Amino acid sequence: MSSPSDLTARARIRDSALKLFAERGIDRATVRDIALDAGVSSGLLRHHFGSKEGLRDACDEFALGEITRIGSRFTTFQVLDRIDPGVRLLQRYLIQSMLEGSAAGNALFDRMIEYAEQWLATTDIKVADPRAFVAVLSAMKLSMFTMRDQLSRVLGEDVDEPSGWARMLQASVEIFSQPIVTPAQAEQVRNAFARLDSPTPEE
Amino acid sequence: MSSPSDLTARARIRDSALKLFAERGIDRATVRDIALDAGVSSGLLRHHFGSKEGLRDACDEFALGEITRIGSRFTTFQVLDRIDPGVRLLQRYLIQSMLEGSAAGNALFDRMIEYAEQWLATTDIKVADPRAFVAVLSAMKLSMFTMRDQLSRVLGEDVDEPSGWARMLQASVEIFSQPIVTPAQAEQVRNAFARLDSPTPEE
DNA sequence: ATCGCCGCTACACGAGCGTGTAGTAGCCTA
DNA sequence: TAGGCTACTACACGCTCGTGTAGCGGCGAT
Repeated sequence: MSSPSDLTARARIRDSALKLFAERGIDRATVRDIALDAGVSSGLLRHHFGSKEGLRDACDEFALGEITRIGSRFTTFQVLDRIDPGVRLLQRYLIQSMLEGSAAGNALFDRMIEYAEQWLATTDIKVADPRAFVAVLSAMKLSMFTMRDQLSRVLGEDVDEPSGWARMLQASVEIFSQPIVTPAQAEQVRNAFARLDSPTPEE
Repeated sequence: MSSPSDLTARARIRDSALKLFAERGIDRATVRDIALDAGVSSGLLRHHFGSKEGLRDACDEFALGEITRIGSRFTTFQVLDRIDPGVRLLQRYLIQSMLEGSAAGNALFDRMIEYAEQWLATTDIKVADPRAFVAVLSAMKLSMFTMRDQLSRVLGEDVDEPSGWARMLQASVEIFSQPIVTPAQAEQVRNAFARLDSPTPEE
Protein backbone atom coordinates (compact mmCIF):
# COMPACT_ATOMS: atom_id res chain seq x y z
CA MET A 1 0.00 0.00 0.00
CA SER A 2 3.04 2.22 -0.40
CA SER A 3 5.25 2.85 -3.42
CA PRO A 4 4.47 1.16 -6.70
CA SER A 5 7.20 -1.15 -7.87
CA ASP A 6 10.00 -1.36 -5.33
CA LEU A 7 8.05 -3.85 -3.27
CA THR A 8 8.42 -7.57 -3.03
CA ALA A 9 6.33 -9.47 -5.54
CA ARG A 10 4.29 -10.87 -2.69
CA ALA A 11 3.35 -7.40 -1.49
CA ARG A 12 2.56 -6.25 -4.99
CA ILE A 13 0.23 -9.19 -5.50
CA ARG A 14 -1.51 -8.43 -2.23
CA ASP A 15 -1.93 -4.78 -3.10
CA SER A 16 -3.29 -5.59 -6.54
CA ALA A 17 -5.68 -8.10 -5.03
CA LEU A 18 -6.88 -5.58 -2.48
CA LYS A 19 -7.48 -3.10 -5.24
CA LEU A 20 -9.35 -5.41 -7.58
CA PHE A 21 -11.31 -7.05 -4.79
CA ALA A 22 -12.40 -3.62 -3.60
CA GLU A 23 -13.27 -2.37 -7.08
CA ARG A 24 -15.01 -5.41 -8.51
CA GLY A 25 -15.87 -7.63 -5.59
CA ILE A 26 -14.29 -10.96 -4.80
CA ASP A 27 -15.95 -13.02 -7.50
CA ARG A 28 -15.42 -10.65 -10.38
CA ALA A 29 -11.74 -10.15 -9.60
CA THR A 30 -9.93 -13.07 -11.23
CA VAL A 31 -6.54 -14.40 -10.22
CA ARG A 32 -5.32 -13.78 -13.74
CA ASP A 33 -6.27 -10.12 -13.62
CA ILE A 34 -4.71 -9.71 -10.21
CA ALA A 35 -1.48 -11.30 -11.40
CA LEU A 36 -1.54 -9.12 -14.51
CA ASP A 37 -2.02 -6.01 -12.43
CA ALA A 38 0.86 -7.00 -10.18
CA GLY A 39 3.06 -7.79 -13.18
CA VAL A 40 3.65 -11.43 -12.30
CA SER A 41 2.42 -14.79 -13.49
CA SER A 42 -0.71 -16.26 -12.00
CA GLY A 43 1.36 -19.22 -10.88
CA LEU A 44 3.37 -17.03 -8.57
CA LEU A 45 0.20 -15.89 -6.92
CA ARG A 46 -0.60 -19.49 -6.22
CA HIS A 47 2.93 -20.12 -5.05
CA HIS A 48 2.76 -17.39 -2.44
CA PHE A 49 -0.83 -17.66 -1.28
CA GLY A 50 -1.88 -21.21 -2.10
CA SER A 51 -5.27 -20.34 -3.47
CA LYS A 52 -7.57 -17.46 -4.17
CA GLU A 53 -9.05 -17.84 -0.73
CA GLY A 54 -5.58 -17.82 0.78
CA LEU A 55 -4.96 -14.53 -0.99
CA ARG A 56 -8.24 -13.27 0.33
CA ASP A 57 -7.27 -14.18 3.88
CA ALA A 58 -3.99 -12.34 3.47
CA CYS A 59 -5.89 -9.27 2.26
CA ASP A 60 -8.26 -9.51 5.21
CA GLU A 61 -5.43 -9.64 7.67
CA PHE A 62 -3.53 -6.85 6.01
CA ALA A 63 -6.52 -4.55 5.65
CA LEU A 64 -7.62 -5.08 9.22
CA GLY A 65 -4.12 -4.46 10.48
CA GLU A 66 -3.68 -1.31 8.42
CA ILE A 67 -6.99 0.18 9.41
CA THR A 68 -6.13 -0.48 13.03
CA ARG A 69 -2.71 1.03 12.66
CA ILE A 70 -3.96 4.11 10.87
CA GLY A 71 -6.65 4.69 13.42
CA SER A 72 -10.35 4.41 13.64
CA ARG A 73 -11.32 7.20 11.28
CA PHE A 74 -13.78 4.70 10.03
CA THR A 75 -15.76 4.74 13.20
CA THR A 76 -15.80 8.41 14.08
CA PHE A 77 -17.35 11.58 12.84
CA GLN A 78 -13.93 13.01 12.39
CA VAL A 79 -13.77 15.34 9.45
CA LEU A 80 -11.43 14.30 6.73
CA ASP A 81 -10.62 16.97 4.23
CA ARG A 82 -8.60 14.75 2.00
CA ILE A 83 -8.64 11.02 2.30
CA ASP A 84 -5.57 9.08 1.31
CA PRO A 85 -6.33 6.93 -1.76
CA GLY A 86 -4.80 3.92 -0.08
CA VAL A 87 -7.03 4.33 2.94
CA ARG A 88 -10.03 4.74 0.68
CA LEU A 89 -9.16 1.43 -0.94
CA LEU A 90 -8.96 -0.24 2.44
CA GLN A 91 -12.34 1.19 3.32
CA ARG A 92 -13.94 -0.12 0.16
CA TYR A 93 -12.40 -3.52 0.62
CA LEU A 94 -13.66 -3.77 4.16
CA ILE A 95 -17.10 -2.48 3.21
CA GLN A 96 -17.31 -5.26 0.67
CA SER A 97 -16.26 -7.70 3.37
CA MET A 98 -18.94 -6.45 5.72
CA LEU A 99 -21.66 -6.65 3.09
CA GLU A 100 -20.69 -10.19 2.38
CA GLY A 101 -20.12 -11.28 5.97
CA SER A 102 -16.54 -12.46 5.77
CA ALA A 103 -14.44 -12.94 8.89
CA ALA A 104 -12.67 -9.61 8.49
CA GLY A 105 -15.92 -7.80 7.82
CA ASN A 106 -17.53 -9.28 10.88
CA ALA A 107 -14.54 -8.42 13.02
CA LEU A 108 -14.56 -4.82 11.86
CA PHE A 109 -18.27 -4.40 12.42
CA ASP A 110 -17.89 -5.88 15.90
CA ARG A 111 -15.17 -3.38 16.59
CA MET A 112 -17.38 -0.53 15.45
CA ILE A 113 -20.14 -1.73 17.75
CA GLU A 114 -17.78 -1.94 20.68
CA TYR A 115 -16.43 1.51 19.98
CA ALA A 116 -19.93 2.90 19.66
CA GLU A 117 -20.99 1.37 22.95
CA GLN A 118 -18.12 3.09 24.69
CA TRP A 119 -19.05 6.35 23.03
CA LEU A 120 -22.68 5.95 24.07
CA ALA A 121 -21.62 5.55 27.70
CA THR A 122 -19.92 8.94 27.62
CA THR A 123 -23.08 10.70 26.46
CA ASP A 124 -26.25 11.30 28.37
CA ILE A 125 -28.40 9.73 25.69
CA LYS A 126 -31.00 7.42 27.17
CA VAL A 127 -32.01 4.42 25.11
CA ALA A 128 -34.11 1.36 25.85
CA ASP A 129 -31.96 -1.08 23.89
CA PRO A 130 -28.35 0.13 23.73
CA ARG A 131 -27.16 -2.81 21.68
CA ALA A 132 -29.72 -2.28 18.95
CA PHE A 133 -29.17 1.47 19.14
CA VAL A 134 -25.44 1.32 18.43
CA ALA A 135 -25.83 -1.46 15.88
CA VAL A 136 -28.33 0.45 13.78
CA LEU A 137 -26.42 3.68 14.24
CA SER A 138 -23.25 2.02 13.01
CA ALA A 139 -25.04 0.56 10.02
CA MET A 140 -26.35 4.03 9.20
CA LYS A 141 -22.90 5.55 9.33
CA LEU A 142 -21.64 2.84 7.02
CA SER A 143 -24.45 3.52 4.60
CA MET A 144 -22.57 6.58 3.37
CA PHE A 145 -19.99 4.12 2.07
CA THR A 146 -22.18 1.25 0.97
CA MET A 147 -24.43 3.61 -0.95
CA ARG A 148 -21.54 5.58 -2.33
CA ASP A 149 -22.47 5.13 -5.98
CA GLN A 150 -26.12 6.01 -5.51
CA LEU A 151 -25.23 9.05 -3.44
CA SER A 152 -22.74 10.26 -6.04
CA ARG A 153 -25.30 9.81 -8.77
CA VAL A 154 -28.06 11.65 -6.91
CA LEU A 155 -25.80 14.47 -5.77
CA GLY A 156 -24.40 14.88 -9.24
CA GLU A 157 -20.82 14.67 -8.07
CA ASP A 158 -18.45 12.06 -6.75
CA VAL A 159 -18.65 11.82 -2.96
CA ASP A 160 -15.01 10.83 -3.01
CA GLU A 161 -14.12 14.28 -4.26
CA PRO A 162 -13.71 16.93 -1.59
CA SER A 163 -16.83 18.84 -2.62
CA GLY A 164 -19.20 15.89 -2.63
CA TRP A 165 -17.58 14.49 0.46
CA ALA A 166 -18.24 17.72 2.33
CA ARG A 167 -21.88 17.81 1.28
CA MET A 168 -22.41 14.24 2.37
CA LEU A 169 -20.71 14.64 5.70
CA GLN A 170 -22.46 17.90 6.51
CA ALA A 171 -25.78 16.30 5.61
CA SER A 172 -25.09 13.47 8.02
CA VAL A 173 -24.31 15.96 10.74
CA GLU A 174 -27.56 17.78 10.09
CA ILE A 175 -29.44 14.52 10.28
CA PHE A 176 -27.87 13.51 13.55
CA SER A 177 -27.94 16.90 15.22
CA GLN A 178 -31.69 17.37 15.26
CA PRO A 179 -34.82 15.26 15.73
CA ILE A 180 -36.12 13.99 12.40
CA VAL A 181 -39.24 12.33 13.69
CA THR A 182 -41.42 14.19 16.16
CA PRO A 183 -42.04 12.92 19.69
CA ALA A 184 -45.61 12.23 18.65
CA GLN A 185 -44.49 10.03 15.79
CA ALA A 186 -42.04 8.19 18.00
CA GLU A 187 -44.75 7.66 20.58
CA GLN A 188 -46.98 6.29 17.87
CA VAL A 189 -44.41 3.70 16.87
CA ARG A 190 -43.81 2.71 20.47
CA ASN A 191 -47.51 2.21 21.00
CA ALA A 192 -47.86 0.17 17.85
CA PHE A 193 -45.23 -2.26 19.05
CA ALA A 194 -46.61 -2.32 22.58
CA ARG A 195 -49.96 -3.28 21.14
CA LEU A 196 -48.33 -6.15 19.27
CA ASP A 197 -46.55 -7.44 22.35
CA SER A 198 -49.57 -7.65 24.56
CA PRO A 199 -52.18 -10.23 23.59
CA THR A 200 -54.98 -8.36 21.86
CA PRO A 201 -57.11 -7.06 24.74
CA GLU A 202 -60.35 -8.16 23.18
CA GLU A 203 -61.86 -9.02 19.83
CA MET B 1 -45.19 -14.05 -6.54
CA SER B 2 -48.43 -15.87 -5.70
CA SER B 3 -49.20 -19.58 -5.46
CA PRO B 4 -46.48 -22.10 -6.19
CA SER B 5 -47.27 -24.29 -9.16
CA ASP B 6 -50.45 -23.19 -10.91
CA LEU B 7 -48.65 -20.42 -12.69
CA THR B 8 -47.43 -20.25 -16.23
CA ALA B 9 -43.92 -21.52 -16.70
CA ARG B 10 -42.84 -18.04 -17.60
CA ALA B 11 -44.06 -16.64 -14.31
CA ARG B 12 -42.49 -19.49 -12.37
CA ILE B 13 -39.15 -18.84 -14.00
CA ARG B 14 -39.40 -15.16 -13.16
CA ASP B 15 -40.28 -15.89 -9.55
CA SER B 16 -37.44 -18.36 -9.17
CA ALA B 17 -35.05 -15.88 -10.73
CA LEU B 18 -36.20 -13.15 -8.39
CA LYS B 19 -35.66 -15.46 -5.45
CA LEU B 20 -32.21 -16.67 -6.42
CA PHE B 21 -31.06 -13.23 -7.57
CA ALA B 22 -32.14 -11.81 -4.24
CA GLU B 23 -30.57 -14.59 -2.18
CA ARG B 24 -27.27 -15.02 -4.01
CA GLY B 25 -26.80 -11.96 -6.13
CA ILE B 26 -26.96 -11.82 -9.89
CA ASP B 27 -23.65 -13.46 -10.65
CA ARG B 28 -23.92 -16.36 -8.27
CA ALA B 29 -27.41 -17.26 -9.41
CA THR B 30 -26.96 -19.42 -12.53
CA VAL B 31 -29.54 -19.95 -15.24
CA ARG B 32 -29.35 -23.67 -14.61
CA ASP B 33 -30.21 -23.28 -10.93
CA ILE B 34 -33.04 -20.91 -11.74
CA ALA B 35 -34.47 -23.34 -14.28
CA LEU B 36 -34.12 -26.18 -11.79
CA ASP B 37 -35.90 -24.20 -9.11
CA ALA B 38 -38.71 -23.38 -11.53
CA GLY B 39 -38.93 -27.00 -12.65
CA VAL B 40 -38.19 -26.35 -16.30
CA SER B 41 -35.26 -26.79 -18.66
CA SER B 42 -32.71 -24.04 -18.97
CA GLY B 43 -33.56 -23.85 -22.65
CA LEU B 44 -37.07 -22.71 -21.85
CA LEU B 45 -35.67 -19.88 -19.81
CA ARG B 46 -33.74 -18.79 -22.84
CA HIS B 47 -36.81 -19.26 -25.02
CA HIS B 48 -38.88 -16.92 -22.90
CA PHE B 49 -36.34 -14.30 -21.90
CA GLY B 50 -33.65 -14.48 -24.57
CA SER B 51 -30.74 -14.24 -22.21
CA LYS B 52 -29.84 -13.96 -18.56
CA GLU B 53 -29.88 -10.22 -18.86
CA GLY B 54 -33.31 -10.38 -20.47
CA LEU B 55 -34.50 -12.35 -17.48
CA ARG B 56 -32.92 -9.79 -15.25
CA ASP B 57 -34.75 -6.98 -17.01
CA ALA B 58 -38.03 -8.84 -16.61
CA CYS B 59 -37.32 -9.20 -12.89
CA ASP B 60 -36.51 -5.51 -12.63
CA GLU B 61 -39.72 -4.51 -14.30
CA PHE B 62 -41.80 -6.92 -12.28
CA ALA B 63 -40.23 -6.02 -8.94
CA LEU B 64 -40.54 -2.30 -9.56
CA GLY B 65 -44.15 -2.71 -10.60
CA GLU B 66 -45.03 -4.84 -7.62
CA ILE B 67 -43.39 -2.57 -5.10
CA THR B 68 -45.26 0.34 -6.63
CA ARG B 69 -48.56 -1.52 -6.60
CA ILE B 70 -48.15 -2.68 -3.02
CA GLY B 71 -47.26 0.77 -1.86
CA SER B 72 -44.20 2.55 -0.72
CA ARG B 73 -43.68 0.84 2.61
CA PHE B 74 -40.12 0.82 1.57
CA THR B 75 -39.81 4.52 1.87
CA THR B 76 -41.75 5.22 5.02
CA PHE B 77 -41.39 4.67 8.71
CA GLN B 78 -44.60 2.72 8.69
CA VAL B 79 -44.55 -0.05 11.19
CA LEU B 80 -44.90 -3.50 9.75
CA ASP B 81 -45.75 -6.14 12.26
CA ARG B 82 -45.48 -8.99 9.84
CA ILE B 83 -43.91 -8.60 6.45
CA ASP B 84 -45.15 -10.77 3.64
CA PRO B 85 -42.35 -13.11 2.53
CA GLY B 86 -42.96 -12.19 -1.07
CA VAL B 87 -42.55 -8.52 -0.31
CA ARG B 88 -39.41 -9.26 1.63
CA LEU B 89 -38.02 -10.99 -1.42
CA LEU B 90 -38.82 -7.99 -3.56
CA GLN B 91 -37.06 -5.76 -1.06
CA ARG B 92 -33.94 -7.88 -1.09
CA TYR B 93 -33.89 -8.04 -4.82
CA LEU B 94 -34.20 -4.29 -5.13
CA ILE B 95 -31.59 -3.70 -2.43
CA GLN B 96 -29.18 -5.82 -4.44
CA SER B 97 -30.07 -3.77 -7.50
CA MET B 98 -29.39 -0.53 -5.69
CA LEU B 99 -26.06 -1.71 -4.33
CA GLU B 100 -25.02 -2.66 -7.80
CA GLY B 101 -26.44 0.33 -9.61
CA SER B 102 -28.76 -1.37 -12.07
CA ALA B 103 -31.49 0.54 -13.86
CA ALA B 104 -34.20 -0.68 -11.52
CA GLY B 105 -32.08 0.08 -8.47
CA ASN B 106 -31.38 3.57 -9.65
CA ALA B 107 -35.03 4.17 -10.44
CA LEU B 108 -36.11 3.04 -7.00
CA PHE B 109 -33.52 5.14 -5.23
CA ASP B 110 -34.58 8.15 -7.28
CA ARG B 111 -38.15 7.51 -6.25
CA MET B 112 -37.14 7.37 -2.61
CA ILE B 113 -35.33 10.66 -2.96
CA GLU B 114 -38.31 12.29 -4.59
CA TYR B 115 -40.62 10.99 -1.92
CA ALA B 116 -38.27 12.16 0.81
CA GLU B 117 -38.07 15.63 -0.71
CA GLN B 118 -41.84 15.91 -0.61
CA TRP B 119 -41.83 14.74 2.97
CA LEU B 120 -39.15 17.26 3.91
CA ALA B 121 -41.29 20.06 2.51
CA THR B 122 -44.11 19.16 4.90
CA THR B 123 -41.87 19.44 7.94
CA ASP B 124 -40.34 22.55 9.46
CA ILE B 125 -36.85 21.09 9.35
CA LYS B 126 -34.34 23.62 8.07
CA VAL B 127 -31.40 22.29 6.11
CA ALA B 128 -28.69 23.95 4.08
CA ASP B 129 -28.55 21.31 1.35
CA PRO B 130 -31.93 19.56 1.00
CA ARG B 131 -30.77 17.29 -1.77
CA ALA B 132 -27.85 15.94 0.19
CA PHE B 133 -29.99 15.75 3.31
CA VAL B 134 -32.65 13.50 1.81
CA ALA B 135 -30.09 11.46 -0.12
CA VAL B 136 -28.06 10.60 2.95
CA LEU B 137 -31.19 10.09 5.02
CA SER B 138 -32.53 7.65 2.45
CA ALA B 139 -29.25 5.78 2.37
CA MET B 140 -29.36 5.52 6.13
CA LYS B 141 -32.85 4.10 6.10
CA LEU B 142 -31.76 1.55 3.54
CA SER B 143 -28.82 0.56 5.68
CA MET B 144 -31.16 -1.45 7.88
CA PHE B 145 -31.66 -3.66 4.86
CA THR B 146 -28.19 -3.63 3.34
CA MET B 147 -26.64 -4.45 6.69
CA ARG B 148 -29.28 -6.99 7.52
CA ASP B 149 -26.87 -9.88 8.10
CA GLN B 150 -24.49 -7.89 10.28
CA LEU B 151 -27.37 -6.50 12.33
CA SER B 152 -28.84 -9.94 12.83
CA ARG B 153 -25.49 -11.27 13.93
CA VAL B 154 -24.82 -8.47 16.37
CA LEU B 155 -28.32 -8.50 17.81
CA GLY B 156 -28.24 -12.25 18.20
CA GLU B 157 -31.50 -12.74 16.38
CA ASP B 158 -32.80 -12.50 12.85
CA VAL B 159 -34.05 -8.99 12.09
CA ASP B 160 -36.55 -10.59 9.73
CA GLU B 161 -38.26 -12.21 12.69
CA PRO B 162 -40.82 -10.05 14.47
CA SER B 163 -38.73 -9.67 17.60
CA GLY B 164 -35.52 -8.58 15.91
CA TRP B 165 -37.47 -6.46 13.48
CA ALA B 166 -39.09 -4.59 16.35
CA ARG B 167 -35.77 -3.96 18.07
CA MET B 168 -34.24 -2.64 14.88
CA LEU B 169 -37.12 -0.40 14.00
CA GLN B 170 -37.46 1.01 17.50
CA ALA B 171 -33.73 1.69 17.55
CA SER B 172 -34.02 3.63 14.32
CA VAL B 173 -36.83 5.69 15.80
CA GLU B 174 -34.73 6.45 18.86
CA ILE B 175 -31.88 7.53 16.63
CA PHE B 176 -34.03 9.82 14.55
CA SER B 177 -36.12 11.27 17.36
CA GLN B 178 -33.32 12.94 19.28
CA PRO B 179 -30.07 14.76 18.56
CA ILE B 180 -27.14 12.37 18.49
CA VAL B 181 -24.43 14.94 18.05
CA THR B 182 -24.48 18.06 20.18
CA PRO B 183 -24.86 21.53 18.70
CA ALA B 184 -21.26 22.18 19.68
CA GLN B 185 -20.04 19.19 17.73
CA ALA B 186 -22.13 20.15 14.71
CA GLU B 187 -20.75 23.66 14.89
CA GLN B 188 -17.26 22.26 15.02
CA VAL B 189 -17.79 20.30 11.81
CA ARG B 190 -19.30 23.30 10.07
CA ASN B 191 -16.33 25.40 11.04
CA ALA B 192 -13.88 22.78 9.88
CA PHE B 193 -15.42 22.78 6.43
CA ALA B 194 -15.73 26.55 6.34
CA ARG B 195 -12.04 26.77 7.05
CA LEU B 196 -11.33 24.45 4.13
CA ASP B 197 -13.44 26.47 1.73
CA SER B 198 -11.83 29.80 2.38
CA PRO B 199 -8.22 30.18 1.32
CA THR B 200 -6.15 29.88 4.49
CA PRO B 201 -6.31 33.38 6.02
CA GLU B 202 -2.58 33.62 6.50
CA GLU B 203 0.68 31.70 6.57
C1' DA C 1 -55.87 -33.39 -43.01
C1' DT C 2 -51.84 -30.60 -42.80
C1' DC C 3 -49.23 -26.88 -42.00
C1' DG C 4 -47.10 -23.74 -38.94
C1' DC C 5 -46.43 -21.87 -34.62
C1' DC C 6 -45.56 -22.24 -29.66
C1' DG C 7 -43.97 -24.30 -25.46
C1' DC C 8 -40.57 -27.15 -24.30
C1' DT C 9 -36.40 -30.51 -23.97
C1' DA C 10 -31.75 -32.46 -24.83
C1' DC C 11 -27.33 -31.72 -25.97
C1' DA C 12 -23.29 -29.54 -27.68
C1' DC C 13 -20.02 -25.33 -28.00
C1' DG C 14 -16.73 -22.09 -26.58
C1' DA C 15 -15.01 -19.14 -23.15
C1' DG C 16 -13.28 -18.15 -18.63
C1' DC C 17 -12.45 -19.68 -14.24
C1' DG C 18 -9.48 -21.78 -10.23
C1' DT C 19 -6.25 -25.08 -9.92
C1' DG C 20 -2.50 -28.51 -10.94
C1' DT C 21 2.20 -29.78 -12.91
C1' DA C 22 6.63 -29.49 -14.90
C1' DG C 23 10.49 -26.94 -15.36
C1' DT C 24 14.13 -23.04 -15.02
C1' DA C 25 17.41 -19.50 -13.13
C1' DG C 26 19.73 -17.96 -9.15
C1' DC C 27 21.42 -18.01 -4.63
C1' DC C 28 22.80 -20.03 -0.25
C1' DT C 29 24.98 -23.72 2.19
C1' DA C 30 28.15 -27.83 2.79
C1' DT D 1 31.75 -27.61 -6.81
C1' DA D 2 27.61 -30.09 -5.91
C1' DG D 3 23.07 -30.02 -3.93
C1' DG D 4 18.94 -28.07 -2.67
C1' DC D 5 15.80 -24.54 -1.73
C1' DT D 6 13.23 -20.41 -3.31
C1' DA D 7 11.12 -17.33 -6.60
C1' DC D 8 9.15 -17.62 -10.69
C1' DT D 9 7.11 -19.01 -15.54
C1' DA D 10 4.57 -21.68 -19.08
C1' DC D 11 1.10 -24.57 -20.00
C1' DA D 12 -2.47 -27.86 -19.47
C1' DC D 13 -6.74 -29.90 -16.90
C1' DG D 14 -11.35 -29.97 -15.63
C1' DC D 15 -15.25 -27.60 -14.35
C1' DT D 16 -19.02 -24.37 -14.80
C1' DC D 17 -20.95 -20.79 -17.03
C1' DG D 18 -24.03 -18.44 -20.71
C1' DT D 19 -25.33 -19.44 -25.08
C1' DG D 20 -26.43 -21.91 -29.53
C1' DT D 21 -28.91 -25.61 -32.20
C1' DA D 22 -31.84 -29.36 -33.41
C1' DG D 23 -35.90 -31.49 -32.66
C1' DC D 24 -40.48 -33.00 -30.66
C1' DG D 25 -45.55 -32.92 -29.31
C1' DG D 26 -49.85 -30.41 -29.34
C1' DC D 27 -53.09 -27.17 -30.99
C1' DG D 28 -55.48 -23.74 -33.82
C1' DA D 29 -56.33 -22.13 -38.54
C1' DT D 30 -56.88 -23.05 -43.47
